[in-house]
Amino acid sequence: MSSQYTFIGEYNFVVDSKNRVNIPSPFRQQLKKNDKNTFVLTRGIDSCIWVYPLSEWKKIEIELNQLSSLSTTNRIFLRNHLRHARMVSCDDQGRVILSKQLIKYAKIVKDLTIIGVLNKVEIWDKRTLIFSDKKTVVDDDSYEELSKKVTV
Amino acid sequence: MSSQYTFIGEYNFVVDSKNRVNIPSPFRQQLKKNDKNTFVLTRGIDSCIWVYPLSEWKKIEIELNQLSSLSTTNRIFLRNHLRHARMVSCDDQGRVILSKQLIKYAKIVKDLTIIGVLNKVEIWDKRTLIFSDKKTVVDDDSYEELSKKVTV
DNA sequence: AGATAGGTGGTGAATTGTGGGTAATTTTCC
DNA sequence: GGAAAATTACCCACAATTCACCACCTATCT
Repeated sequence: MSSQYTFIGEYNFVVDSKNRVNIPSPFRQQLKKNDKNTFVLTRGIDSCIWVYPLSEWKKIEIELNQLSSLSTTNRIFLRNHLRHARMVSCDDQGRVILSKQLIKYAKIVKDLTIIGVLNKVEIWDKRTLIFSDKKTVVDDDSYEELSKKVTV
Repeated sequence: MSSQYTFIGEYNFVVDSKNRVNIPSPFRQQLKKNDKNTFVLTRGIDSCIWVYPLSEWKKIEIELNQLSSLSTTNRIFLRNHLRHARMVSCDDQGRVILSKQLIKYAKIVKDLTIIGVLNKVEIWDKRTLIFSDKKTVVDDDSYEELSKKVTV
């Protein structure tokens, strides 16, 4: 699915004593008016926090709404994905507040690395990301698989 | 079916001696005027209480009305979900009262975890949810299947 | 140097979660 | 039917947290 956002690049920030994190200014400048400086934060699949502009989150929500709660798998899936999500707004300085749960999940201490990944933004604990980098040497087969889908 | 509500996130609360439970403020703030601070509480399919804003419940009612009472499964399903349903309103502090049957069903003691699941809210006994978490390791195939349908 | 923009720290006011009291209402029981 | 008991509705209160700003520092550009 195509996104109206192009979040790219990497930025270093700190989280303050009130769990506030600055959203990189180049990302904020892209925000459409109807997103009203609002983001949805969720657990990433890796040890990071995913940040969606409201309109991008709405796209996901449409898909999630298709899942009937009569299916046990669906209920568990929805619960586990949504319970860690949170809707937040920027303050005048462009910061959002991270919930304690998300901070714990992403093992966030103080120094962060924030990465743009096209339609969403990833917030990493700096050290966790460095450590994660070493592990993520993707095997050749996976790349081969990807190459069938993506034309780089 | 799409919902006009986006209940997401997890909150910890307590139920007091009068069986009152606070609806998380972010959820209450979303309430439309025509829902008049009114919710419908029912037994969840798991050991929890489902909380629907009035207008969302009306949509469920429409669907339930489609079910033929000629089917035994349908009759039992309808009975079990409707007999414990109850319409309640918030007090000035944003709390609703839980019926004894629902408290018993959800094994509620004091500490609660409240989870937003898009169009409805789940009220769990904190310990019951933790216990449930351990059991609900959905097999990988089901998740794999889901991931093909949902782009998170 | 001055101006501007971006990042970080702090503060007072407002909100929120929780507890309690009392009067009205409903239910129970004889 | 009517009294007693339980439940509910509608208040007030208060501590803790959160929110909306303000202030300052730093780097960059003119």
